[in-house]
Amino acid sequence: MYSIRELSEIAGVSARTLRYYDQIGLLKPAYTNEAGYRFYGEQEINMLQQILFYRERGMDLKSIRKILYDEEFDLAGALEEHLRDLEQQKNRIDLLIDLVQRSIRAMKGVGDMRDAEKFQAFKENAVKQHEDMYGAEARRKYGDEEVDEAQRKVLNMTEEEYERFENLGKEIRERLKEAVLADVSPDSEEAGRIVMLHKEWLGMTWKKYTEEAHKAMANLYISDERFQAYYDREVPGCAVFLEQAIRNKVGAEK
Amino acid sequence: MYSIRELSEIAGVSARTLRYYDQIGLLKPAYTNEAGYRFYGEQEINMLQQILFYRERGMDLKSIRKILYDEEFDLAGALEEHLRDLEQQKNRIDLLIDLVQRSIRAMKGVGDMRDAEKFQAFKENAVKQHEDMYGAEARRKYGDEEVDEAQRKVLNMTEEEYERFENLGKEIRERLKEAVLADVSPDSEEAGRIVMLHKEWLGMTWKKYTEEAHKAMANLYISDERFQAYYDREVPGCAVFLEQAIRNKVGAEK
DNA sequence: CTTGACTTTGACGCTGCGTCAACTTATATC
DNA sequence: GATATAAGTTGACGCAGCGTCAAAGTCAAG
Repeated sequence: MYSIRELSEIAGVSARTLRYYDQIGLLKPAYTNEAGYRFYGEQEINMLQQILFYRERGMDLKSIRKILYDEEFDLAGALEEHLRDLEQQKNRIDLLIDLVQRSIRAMKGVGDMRDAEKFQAFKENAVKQHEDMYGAEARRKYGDEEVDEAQRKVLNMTEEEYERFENLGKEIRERLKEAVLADVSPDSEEAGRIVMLHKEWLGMTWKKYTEEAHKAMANLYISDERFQAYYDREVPGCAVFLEQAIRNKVGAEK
Repeated sequence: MYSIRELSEIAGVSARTLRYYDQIGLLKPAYTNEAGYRFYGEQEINMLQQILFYRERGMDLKSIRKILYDEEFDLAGALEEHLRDLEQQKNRIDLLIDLVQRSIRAMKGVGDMRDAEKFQAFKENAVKQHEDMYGAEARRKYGDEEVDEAQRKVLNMTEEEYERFENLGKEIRERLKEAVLADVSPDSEEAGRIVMLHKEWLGMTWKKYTEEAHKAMANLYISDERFQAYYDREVPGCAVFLEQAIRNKVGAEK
């Protein structure tokens, strides 16, 4: 029989820990004195070793109790679930590391760090908004990898690059509107130039440009109401015009 | 001016969170009503965005407060420190994942999982004890990588392998004692056989066997009192005998 | 003046113990 | 048997970052 201090020294845990384990019903002493003193036997040492075995693997005490006391408990299943949990934690940390590294890079060489901070936050906001609006659709169509990569590209842009990206988008919409209002043909030279701008604009976020993807994107503009609404907001017909122009130009280049 | 609910909706956090931030002095409202109602302005929105910016990167609120309120605070330094912290967390998780994966593998195909569990714990104990005793010395001499690899090798042993490993060690010590008691020469055939056993024994944990390392190990036996004590515990002279035998045999093989 | 929507403070809960504090017991010494 | 000391006991608070009641006060609208 071992006193609480003896067991704590054998197992390398504090007496407080043993009392706590008693309290939550994880490890009861073999018996208690009439004065309330706790005494542990060999069995309890074994139990404690098992507890520590799982604790070292990062399991919470509630799960450990289930493993050790629920008869016929699915041990293998519990371990695999715990493994998945750990991998999620790891993914989360990897994400944080990525974010912090990017922030450090972005703030280096920039005069005002607070400025860089705000710019970062701004880009993140833009990406998040975009994700909320088109994320599901894009992921279904191009896959998670492509979309994640595109987002990474945006997040890594410098202020100059981002400004160019925004201006490009604006210029496309402007020239589209003018073309549609002037009733220009989607086969015209101006339409071709707009398509080239659009291609450049896409290239700033896509991992790699392909004609297929470009045409698929164009198709989205007329088939998905949210995309269509985006281009037709001020002048109706822009989405259709852009789609035709892309279909002509990108098909003809071949 | 925004009420607490308005700000919480703008920023996507709960009102409770805002009250908590007020309480810990992280974000005070622009002013409070005579009734205690909190009201926030544009400045506070900005502040909150900054807070959330760092919170998303996994920083604790205390650090964030320092960053935002301590004038001339070393922002870059804080970010890099945080990065190191995250990397440590990642290392810890990687270690846990490794442990759990090994446990899952070890328990698969074994009849009694509790048995496998105990065996794992047993090996871990052995490795830990060894680390406590010789770890620092070994790491200085062979480097962390080698030692870690050796430990991994032991931890991955099956029960049969581990038994063989233990028996080999015991046999070496037994035959050493007999040889020394019988006053056999370190040049003798029996000494040679012991050296071969010792080589096999080392091979079970070392990443790769080299004669240099073998001789260095032998040298440890006579130069380090803890190693010497290990072999001389029952019959004095065993450590010296083994060292000489290894020096002869390993040198002569060339 | 009443209703209903908001807001306030206060307090417990969660995780796994560390760390007092105030007391009671066991053990060794004289 | 008295006493000093070591070891044990049961609370209870603290930590981080809020979620989640509860009880009570406040505001704008009708």
